[in-house]
This record gives sequence, C-alpha cells and structure tokens, in this order.
Amino acid sequence: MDIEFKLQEFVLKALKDLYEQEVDSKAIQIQKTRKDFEGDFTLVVFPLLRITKKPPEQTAEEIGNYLKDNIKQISNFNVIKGFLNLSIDKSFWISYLNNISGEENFGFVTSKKDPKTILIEYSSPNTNKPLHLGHIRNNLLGYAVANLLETQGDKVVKVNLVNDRGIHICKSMLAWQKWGENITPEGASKKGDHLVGDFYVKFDQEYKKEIQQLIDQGVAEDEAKQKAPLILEAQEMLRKWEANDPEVRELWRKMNDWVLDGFDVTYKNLGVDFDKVYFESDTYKLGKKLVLEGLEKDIFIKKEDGSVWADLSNEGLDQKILLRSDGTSVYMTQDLGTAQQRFNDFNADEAIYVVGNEQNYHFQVLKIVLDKLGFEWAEELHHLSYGMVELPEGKMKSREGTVVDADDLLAEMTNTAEEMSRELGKLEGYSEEERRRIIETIGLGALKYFILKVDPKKTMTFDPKESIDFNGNTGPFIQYTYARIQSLVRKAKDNGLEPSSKLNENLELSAKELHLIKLIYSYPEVLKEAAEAYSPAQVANYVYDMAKEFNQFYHDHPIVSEENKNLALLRLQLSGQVSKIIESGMGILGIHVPERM
RNA sequence: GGUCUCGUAGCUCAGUUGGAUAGAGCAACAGCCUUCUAAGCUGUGGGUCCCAGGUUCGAAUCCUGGCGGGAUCACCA
Repeated sequence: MDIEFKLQEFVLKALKDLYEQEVDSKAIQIQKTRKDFEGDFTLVVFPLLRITKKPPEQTAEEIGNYLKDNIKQISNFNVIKGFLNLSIDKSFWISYLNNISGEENFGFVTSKKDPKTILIEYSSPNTNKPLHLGHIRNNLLGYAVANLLETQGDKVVKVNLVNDRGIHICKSMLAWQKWGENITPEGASKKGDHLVGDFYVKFDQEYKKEIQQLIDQGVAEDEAKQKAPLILEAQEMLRKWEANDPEVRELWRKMNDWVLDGFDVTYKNLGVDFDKVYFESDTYKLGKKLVLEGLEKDIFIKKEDGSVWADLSNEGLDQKILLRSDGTSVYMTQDLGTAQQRFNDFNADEAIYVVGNEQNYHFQVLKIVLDKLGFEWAEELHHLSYGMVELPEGKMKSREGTVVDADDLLAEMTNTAEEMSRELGKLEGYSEEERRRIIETIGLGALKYFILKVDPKKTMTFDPKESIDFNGNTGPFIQYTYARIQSLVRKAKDNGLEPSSKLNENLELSAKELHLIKLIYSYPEVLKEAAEAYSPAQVANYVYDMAKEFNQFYHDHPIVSEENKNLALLRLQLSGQVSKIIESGMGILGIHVPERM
C-alpha cells in the first residue's frame, strides 16, 4: 500500500468530515519532510485555508488529529506554522524493507497494461572523422535514456542514423585519392575512422592554401572559396556518387567501412549499442514523395524556380525549403521521410531524437511540417535537445585542434584509473585480468558519471582535471560504496549473518537508518520522474545521495560486530538493498559496479 | 535585428507541478585508520540565487522589462 496515496485519501476524507467540503486531490500537497524538522511527510495546509476558514495552525492541528486517529501507521505529528509534519511508525518502514527484499527489479514498472513502443535515435555520426567528446555525451545520453524508459515498462528501440553521404564525405575521399598513396588502416596501424579523419583535415589544409593563392591573385574571398579547384573536384565527386559512378562508389564503400569499423570499436568501448542502424545513403531520397504530395494538397508552395517551400508564417516562423530548384532533397526532406519510415517499421507510438540544441529550429519545423502533412504521430515526436560540451578554455574547435577525441579520452581515463589504484595500493594481489577489468570499470565509470550527472539540457563544461577526480560526487565514489557493501556482505556471511526478509519490526531506527530507508522508498518515483524528463542526471544525483548517505551510516553503525543480532540483520538487509539500488541506478546510466576495488 | 535558451559559493553542479533557515562536490584550512575497504568520515570559512519591478499567505522557481553569455535564423547537415 502506497503510504503517500493513503495520506492523501485521508486528508480528503478529513476535509469532508471536519469541514464538509469536497476538494480536488490536486489541492493536497504532501511532500517529504525537510530533514531539519521532525517527521516523514508534510502536509502543506496553506492551500486549504480557503476551505477551513481557520488559521493555519488550527487547521493543521485539526487535520493532524484526524489523521492520527484514522491511520494506524501515523505515530505522531507536529505543527510548525502552516506545515503539518507527520511521523510514520518505525514498524512501517521496517516492514517496507521486508516487503521489497525479494523484488527482482525494485523500482521498475514490470507489467504495464499497454506498453508503448518508443524509438530513440542517438549517435548519428558523420563518417568523415572520428567521434569526439560531443558524440560521447550524445551516446551516453541516448543509451541511458533508453534504459530509463525501459524501467517504465515500455518497449524501447534504439536506432542510429549514420550520415554517410554528402560533400564532407567526398572531401575525405578526394584527399585520400590525391595524397593517400593507397594507405589502409592496417598499413598505417590506425583505426579507420582516425585515418579517414586525417584526410578530412588534409583536405581542409590544402583547400585553404588554394583559397589563399586565389586571394593573392586578387580574387575575392567568397569567390575564392567557391572557385578553388579542390572544392570543385569534391562537388564533382558528389555528383558522380549520386550518379552511381562505380569507381567513386567503390572508394566510398571502402572508406566508409573503415570508419564504421572504427566506430564499432568506440561504441563497444563506450558500451553502447543499437537495435537498428539506418544509413543516410539509403534514406536520403525518402521524403520527396511526401513533399510532392503535400504540394498537390496545397500544403506547400512552389516558387518560380521550381523549389518547394513550407510557409510557416502562421506558426511564427519563416519559410523553409523542402526541395531544391533542381528537385533534390535537403536535410529536412530526408528527415520527413525517415520519420515516416521508422514509425512504420516499428509501429511506434513515440520517437525521441537525441540531437544537440543547435538543431532546435530544425526539429520545431520538422514537427510542424509532419503535422501539416496530417501525421497524427507528429505530436509524439520529441527532440531530446542536449547542451553542448565545452572545455574550460571555451568551445571545442576542430579547426584549432582543441577537439577532445573519444578514443583518446577513453584510454586516458583508464590510464588515470590505473595510476590512481597503484598510488593507493588498491589492487595488489589481484590477477592481471581482474585488475584490468576493474580499472576499466572505474575509468569508464568516472567519465560516464561525470557527463551524465549534468542536466542534459544544459551546456556543460568538461574539465579534464575534474573528470579524473575520483573523490566526491563522482562515479568511482559510488562504485567504491558498492564494492564496500559487497565486501561487508561477504564478511557478514563469514560470520554467519545472511540477509533476511523477516526483520523484527519492533526495532528502533537511528536517524541515518530511517533516512536510508526513505531514500530507498523514493526510488520508484525517482525513476518515473527521470524517465518523464528524459533525464539520467536525476538518477545520477539520486544514486549519489544514496551513496553519500550510506557512507555516513556505515561510518558509525557497526554491523558484523553489532551484538544485537536483530539489529545487525536489519543493517545488513538495509546495506544490501542500498547496493542493489546503486547497481540498478548505475546500470541505467550504463555504468558497471565492481565487486571489489 | 527576430526567435529560443541559460545566469545559484572562487570553480563544477543540485535545487521537478511556487513552500519552512538555498544544498553538494572540488579547491583552502583543521581533525579521524590496533575496529565491517581512508577512492571514506567529521568540522571551519565561503551567497545582493544577474538587476528592477509585479503576481500572493509564501518566489531561486511564475509574469514583465532590463543586463550579460550561448544557439539559431542557408537551395549545409
């Protein structure tokens, strides 16, 4: 029985019995009591004064008495100003602990009546250069949000849309053709995505030289950019690609495969995966038909030069191009088509796009246009608009070489974890294999937690120095807490203490113990709200609170050496439940927890 | 310039439908390991919640107007 729901029910009854008033349940504000006050739940009575027509203290007093008389779990109450603080009997909390002890996935919605199918697109890389820090935030968010939504009992399909065609791809290809001397990833002993990325950079360098030459010859800068031989060649290559030129297609396939192989390694190291991968080279023409149909129905307009536009001035926006004058598709066209295809492919109820907030306008338009086309699911299309990742010295600029490479960063985190554990003398006597595994778990955990603990919507600063700090509000701190509990459970077992679901309900609880149980109690609600907000950060912060609270409890509550066996059992059970939630919450974030560290 | 968004401790961040005295971590300083892992715990200092109005019993939170940062407004994606 949900105690909060029960409290609410009885407050409604109280208002009816005491004041003969029917009230909407929304007017009943029950929240957790702040820790500086005595009590577990607090009823805010201010909103009820209009009904009771009595001063706040008197109202609170009267309702408090009513609740205490009618709900056996309420052991006491106190009134401070307009706040009615209710204390729940200790036995309720202990029995709560007993009740959930056997639950497999505590906090998850396990059997939902009508589960939805939710698509989530994330990652969406370009195949012309390796992944960087920005992609890491995207990938971690996408993966974690997918997990988070699954906890609410829905079916989640993770999709990736690989941007594998376009002028930027041709730039890398052209540079390889000109200066690559047939080098391969094997020959260069380099991951394919990095090798291709090198040629993308090479193109840019040579292109700039050409522009400068033209400018020196007296050509205006804008014109120079358009007339430089290299860019003309790249554009020609793109035309050939679209015309299915065998040679270009072969080169394209070869280099794309290099990149994709490289991405697979990064994805694997990062621990993310997909249920379905779409390639833009397959989908870029989709949507044209939709646009033409829309044109026939006069939803869109055609200009004299043949280009097709959506007029969004009624929505407070301007006009948006949907088809070029030569009839080819733009980004928006493609996205209209892929949206429809996806919804059809999976018979989806909802789709979430994990894409940076620089594309807010694009998604705003996408939704409106789909709506104009009459798709009822347009409303169910959500843009998880996350903030950019910046460095302490400012934005990452690929041209200035300040981009943090994903693979480098992952390697660096592991190295730091290794150094740190050596300094602390932590993993002595472990097998090489186990040592390796723990170090990777910690390094990766530090990185993931560092990124995921920040509200997705906000621009965040990535300070490398801070990210490798393993103390305080960090992944390793939480992992450490988990490892400690596992160690504790092992030690307890050696001393004949096993977790029990039949705890004595008459025990007294310390403030810390009570607080921990209440934190456990709120886990289901935390998941629900985090899922609604698409915010793994809410789970991260909750798990941190839990770990912090546990460490305080652990510090001054003996367990194995506690002489009162009933109390020892309660503490052991409590610790075990905390570790389960840490494992569960971290698991949602895609972070593993070690049995020892 | 239009639209959107952010502004909380020196730094990085919490603070969810408006609730009680605004919280953590890092950094600084001072303590705690013959006792279940010190990657831990405890304490100290640190705030005009950008500013000014408004809404009301009550505003970091909602509204309006400023100031400051960011994004975006392409026949790029």
